[in-house]
Amino acid sequence: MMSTTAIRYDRVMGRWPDGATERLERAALELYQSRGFESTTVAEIAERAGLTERTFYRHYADKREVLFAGAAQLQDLLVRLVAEAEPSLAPIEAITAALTGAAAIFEERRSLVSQRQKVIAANPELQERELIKLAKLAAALAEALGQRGVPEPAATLAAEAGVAVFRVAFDRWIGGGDQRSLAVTITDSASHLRELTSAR
Amino acid sequence: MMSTTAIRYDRVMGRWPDGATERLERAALELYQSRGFESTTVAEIAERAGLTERTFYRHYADKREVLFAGAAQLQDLLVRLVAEAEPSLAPIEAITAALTGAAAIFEERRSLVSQRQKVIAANPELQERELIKLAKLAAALAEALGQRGVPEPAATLAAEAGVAVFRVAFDRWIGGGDQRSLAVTITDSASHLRELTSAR
DNA sequence: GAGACTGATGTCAGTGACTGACGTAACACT
DNA sequence: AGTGTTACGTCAGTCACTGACATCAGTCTC
Repeated sequence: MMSTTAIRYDRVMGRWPDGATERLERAALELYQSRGFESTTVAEIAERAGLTERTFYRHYADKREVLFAGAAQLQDLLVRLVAEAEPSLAPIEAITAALTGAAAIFEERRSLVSQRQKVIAANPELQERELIKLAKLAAALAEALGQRGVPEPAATLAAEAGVAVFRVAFDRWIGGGDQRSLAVTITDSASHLRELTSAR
Repeated sequence: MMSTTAIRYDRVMGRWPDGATERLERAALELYQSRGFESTTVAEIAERAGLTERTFYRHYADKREVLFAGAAQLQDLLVRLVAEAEPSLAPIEAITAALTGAAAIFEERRSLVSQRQKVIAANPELQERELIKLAKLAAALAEALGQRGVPEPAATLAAEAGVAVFRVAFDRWIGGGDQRSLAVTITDSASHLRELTSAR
C-alpha cells in the first residue's frame, strides 16, 4: 500500500499544470450556467479545463459529482462540531449548534453558492445528487449523536429534523427574501419546528 | 386534441397483449433482484416482458423509474388524506394522521415492498430516485397544509418532519426487528420526535 | 363497407455518459 | 542509472436514452 518512506511533500509536483480539479470545477459551473447541465458534454468541460474527457472521470465519478466536491469537507466539519458540542446540549440543540457553526462557510461564498444552487435547481438529476448527499449527511450526524450516547431512533430523527431545518433555512437565505444571516435563519427555523411539534 | 365523441371504453383493446406495464415492472424487479440493477440491461427487461427496449422507454422515463410507478398514487392519496383530515388537527397531527391512514397500502403488500426495498438499498442510483420522490412528496404535503391555512415555513417544516418520521418508521418496519404494524410504528416515531423537540 | 384515424408497438440510426486497457513522460527514490 | 509512481493521453467498447419513421389491429366517419 504505502511506501515505508515517511517523507511526504506538500507541494504538488509533476509535469502537468497544477489545479486540475479547480479548473474542472470552474469550467463545469460556467458551462452548466450558460448552456445548461444537460446540453454540456463532459468533453466540453474537459476541453475548457485543458484536459481530456477521460481525465475528468479520474477526478469525478460522474458528470454531476463535479458540483459536489465540497460535500465531504462540510460533512466532516459538521460531524466534528456535533462531537465537540457541549455535552449538556440536547440532541436537537447539538445539531443546530453545529449547523449554525458551519453557516459561515456558506456566508463567505454566497455568490458562488448561489450560482451553484441555481444550476442545481434547474436540473432534477442534480437535485437527486444533492438529496443523497444530504441523506448521507443526516446519517453521519445521527452516528455522531450516537457517539454522544443518544439512542435510536432519537439520533436519526434528530439528525433528519436538523437537516430539514437546514434545508428550509438555506432555501430562505438563498432565495433572497430573507436578508438575515444564514445562522440566524437556521435558529429561527429550528424554533419554528419546536413550536410545531410541541404545540398542543 | 380530443375527439368530440364522448364515448370511451373501459376495456383495453388492441392487437397487443394487455398488461405491458405489469410485465415490465415484474420483469425489472426480478432481474434487479437476481443480477443486480447495474448488471441488467433495459433490453433484457424488455425481452423478458416480450417487448423491445424502445417500448420500455415509452412506458418509463428511464431504467430506474420502473420501480417507482406507484409513487404518484401514494402521493395523491396522502395529499387527499391531509386535505380531508379534521380541520381542528394541528399541522403535524394532520400529517401523521395521513401517514398512518396510508400505511395499509404497504402492509397489504409487505412481501413485494420488502423485495423492492432490498433492491433500492443495494443501489445508490435507486436511492437517489427514491429520495427525490420523497422530496416531491414532502413538497406536495406542504402545499396541502398550505390549503389548510398553515403558513410558511411551518407547512414545509411539518411536511419534511413528517416524511422523516415516515422514513424512520418504514425502515424499522421493513428492517424486521419491529414486529408491530407500520401504522403503530409511525405514531411511535412521531411521538419520539415530539419528545426530542419539546424536551427542555 | 371503404377510407381515414388512433394508439401501441417495432426498427434503426445516432449521441453521449462511462469504463477498461494500455501507453507516455516527468518526477522522486534508491 | 535504474526503478517506481503519478497524472495524464489514446482508443475501443458497452449501454442508457432519443428522434424519426414504419406497421397494423381496431375504431370512427360517412
